[in-house]
Amino acid sequence: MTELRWLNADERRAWLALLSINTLLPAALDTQLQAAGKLSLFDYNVLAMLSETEGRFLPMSELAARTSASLSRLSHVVTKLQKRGWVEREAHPRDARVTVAHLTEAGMDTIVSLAPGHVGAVRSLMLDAMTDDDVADLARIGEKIVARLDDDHWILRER
Amino acid sequence: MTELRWLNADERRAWLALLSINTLLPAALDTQLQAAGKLSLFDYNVLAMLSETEGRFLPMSELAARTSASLSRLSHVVTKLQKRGWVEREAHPRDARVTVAHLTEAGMDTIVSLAPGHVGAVRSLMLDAMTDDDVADLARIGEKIVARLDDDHWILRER
DNA sequence: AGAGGTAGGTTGAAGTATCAAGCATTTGTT
DNA sequence: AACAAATGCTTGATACTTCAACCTACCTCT
Repeated sequence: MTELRWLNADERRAWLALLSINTLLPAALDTQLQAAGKLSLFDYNVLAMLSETEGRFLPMSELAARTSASLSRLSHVVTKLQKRGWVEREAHPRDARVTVAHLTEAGMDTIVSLAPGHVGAVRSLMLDAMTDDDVADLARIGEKIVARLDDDHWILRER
Repeated sequence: MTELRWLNADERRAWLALLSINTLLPAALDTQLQAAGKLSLFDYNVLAMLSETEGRFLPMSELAARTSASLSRLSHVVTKLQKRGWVEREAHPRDARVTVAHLTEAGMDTIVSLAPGHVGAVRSLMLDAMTDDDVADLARIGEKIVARLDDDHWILRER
């Protein structure tokens, strides 16, 4: 009677599973991070992406790309993180249009202290359910889907 | 320097891909549905779940389970859908605590008219990127993850 | 050198989600 | 029969996301 009739059995299963994961996984990780440090999964990822780069800073637009967020969303969140002392905004030396987000020492300390619990949650909620082959399959298929959604997404550039 | 170092290569790829899909896919589907009928992916799913059941009605808690939502979120959304004339709230005949959400004719017409475009978007954004084997693998792995997140999730009950 | 276009980013308003609290009904216990 | 606990749901406040409008800086072309 609805769209789902127009998908075959596996397609329907794959689609419904992805939809459910999509709702449940971020919610569970949010809960863990909220309890551990009063921040959201998105907040955490912003800090994580900064912590991984040489110098711990990135232009807003690059940071937006690496967190799959709009510039607007990122701007609001950086304002919030700035108020907590975890991130600072700096001018770009060569292009005055660019704002550079810079992880502070306090921000680095925060993510270092949160990382073990967060990784533990990712493992126990998702990875522990899968065999090594499953993980490899999911990586391969997931990247195909990402490529379709955004053909030059940054995670594809690393390969 | 962050958590990601503690995941091996495939684990990191799988996790980052899922995270990106998680942000990009709903956003793309939201955009399509917003343009086609001024509703969100979640709104659409609420209508879709109702349209699939015999009689086109479900108790709020069952509907919440089938959309992976909290009762609170669902209650707010049903209020909104009710204002648009797509859903009605009715009393349960045997248990006065229960509210039954009922899809109206107008709601049914809405979803019937939106379904082709929505399914088309699901196909072009996700399924068309995958082989039949990929789809089967994703269904299998996805259901494993769902089972870990919620071991009696409704999508697992059908099997 | 100036005009028009593009890129990078911010802001405020409006809509949406989440959280905690609360209320009514039903079930279980004694 | 009465009371406590559990179930089903709603509501209001707070926090977050999105959208559209906007601003400034840079780039290109003439």
